[in-house]
Amino acid sequence: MRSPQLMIKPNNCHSCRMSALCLPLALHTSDLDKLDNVIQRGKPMQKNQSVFYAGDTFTSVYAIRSGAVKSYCITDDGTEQVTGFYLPGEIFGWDGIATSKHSNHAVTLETSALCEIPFAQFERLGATMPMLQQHFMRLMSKEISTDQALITLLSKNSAEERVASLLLSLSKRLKSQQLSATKFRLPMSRADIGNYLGLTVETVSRVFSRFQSFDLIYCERKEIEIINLQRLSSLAHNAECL
Amino acid sequence: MRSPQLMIKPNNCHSCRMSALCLPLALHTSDLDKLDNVIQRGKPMQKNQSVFYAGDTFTSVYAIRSGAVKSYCITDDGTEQVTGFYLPGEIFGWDGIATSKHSNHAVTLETSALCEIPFAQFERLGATMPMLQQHFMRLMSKEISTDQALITLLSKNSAEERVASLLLSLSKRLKSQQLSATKFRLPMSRADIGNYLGLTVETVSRVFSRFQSFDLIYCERKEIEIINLQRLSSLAHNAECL
DNA sequence: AGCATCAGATGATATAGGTCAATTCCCTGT
DNA sequence: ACAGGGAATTGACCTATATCATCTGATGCT
Repeated sequence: MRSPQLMIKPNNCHSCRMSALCLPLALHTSDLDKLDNVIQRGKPMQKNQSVFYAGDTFTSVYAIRSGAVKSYCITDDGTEQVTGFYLPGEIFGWDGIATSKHSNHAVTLETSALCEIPFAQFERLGATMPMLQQHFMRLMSKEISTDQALITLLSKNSAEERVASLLLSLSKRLKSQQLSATKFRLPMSRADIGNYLGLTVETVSRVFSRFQSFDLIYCERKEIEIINLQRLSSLAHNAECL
Repeated sequence: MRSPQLMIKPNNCHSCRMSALCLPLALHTSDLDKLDNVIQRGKPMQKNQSVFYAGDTFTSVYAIRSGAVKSYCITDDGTEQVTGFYLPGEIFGWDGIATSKHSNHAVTLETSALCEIPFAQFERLGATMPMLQQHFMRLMSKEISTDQALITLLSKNSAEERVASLLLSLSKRLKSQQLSATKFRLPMSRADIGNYLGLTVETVSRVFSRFQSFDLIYCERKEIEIINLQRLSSLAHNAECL
């Protein structure tokens, strides 16, 4: 089990710039207060710290305030399978609801601040706040759509299309958080990217090089700049993907 | 939009042998009655009929009483991508909750009887029946797990492993419905299987032949018998997959 | 019944991406 | 500041699966 985390300075859902994303917009102020009491804010974590392990009893879902997280599981033959990358404003940890145990591990990819949303209390809260529960079902439905987009990507698209799609997905998601859509830092390693996209590190690396030689991106280690977003999009015809 | 469907003879959730799967076990009888009023039973459909189209306004999720359904979407380049197969006792159609529009198409693979569960009324019902909403969240979470298992399969496993995993998944799911786990009819075509697993028809066909030559299965057209379930499982080391 | 179409099987060949290996360059810890 | 190890890149080669083509036997339509 994970080590106890320090709490950061008092804060609340009202003042959180993420609230529009992780909470239903239609929530009343009084409801927000109730929710606020339940959510455990803070949890600043260093790079490579586990948020939860596969097999852990499912207790909470987590919203990312800053940083990045990857979820992954260990397959029967002992290899790692990355199942998702999560950026600020996103919620992860749904995987445990069905079985009451997490099926994935989750680790921070960089220094991150998370909000823990204890699910038992949340469910109790949901009983009196249908909006809240509905909102969460929408978020889960979105996760389903994302996963299905990834399935399509994996079963139909070439290495270049997959990498381009991932870059565009990251770009779009950062943009939705008022961050730069064209210049950012990749929080994950090439190995993680390859693992996620069903490619080897070498292939990912080669695709990055090729993209760079075509002036689609400029990339130095983890810093990346998308030079030609349009052409990159056309390359990843599954543009709305991921 | 789809053509109107005939209703089959009166029936209800109480008497449905599927209820354990599509409904929370802990539901009170009085609650079940309320739910019963909302669900539209029947909908017997022929093979190759659309249940809903991508882009349709999301109104309902569907439980399968008999038959089989595939969900798929059309990618940007106009090709079909199968995203799931659904068997009796399973619920599909979650994809539309996030955006209020279905992102997938759904068609019957054979003559099927479905129960339509109108979502708006369901949500209203959920407000007074937290158990119901929680149960549905669990089902959605399960769908997420299945999708993630497929992602792993697609990004890590060979053609043989993929096909073996699908066969075992079908076997397991049929068994959970008290149907034969070793002898059944594949409701979908080789092309659908290949599409779903990210393989070509030819490869699927070759894998079937190879499995047959190894006496793992006996297969004649769509009728399949799993001869050596154990060896098939070891071949698909992602046994708990899909 | 008979033809047309489609699903499936199998063979020959091509290729994208995997595997293995070597090299460079960060980053981390001491 | 330096050493060591891991992350990333690049090249050479190989293999699993795609592609293309042909054939057979179902299935469905008139």
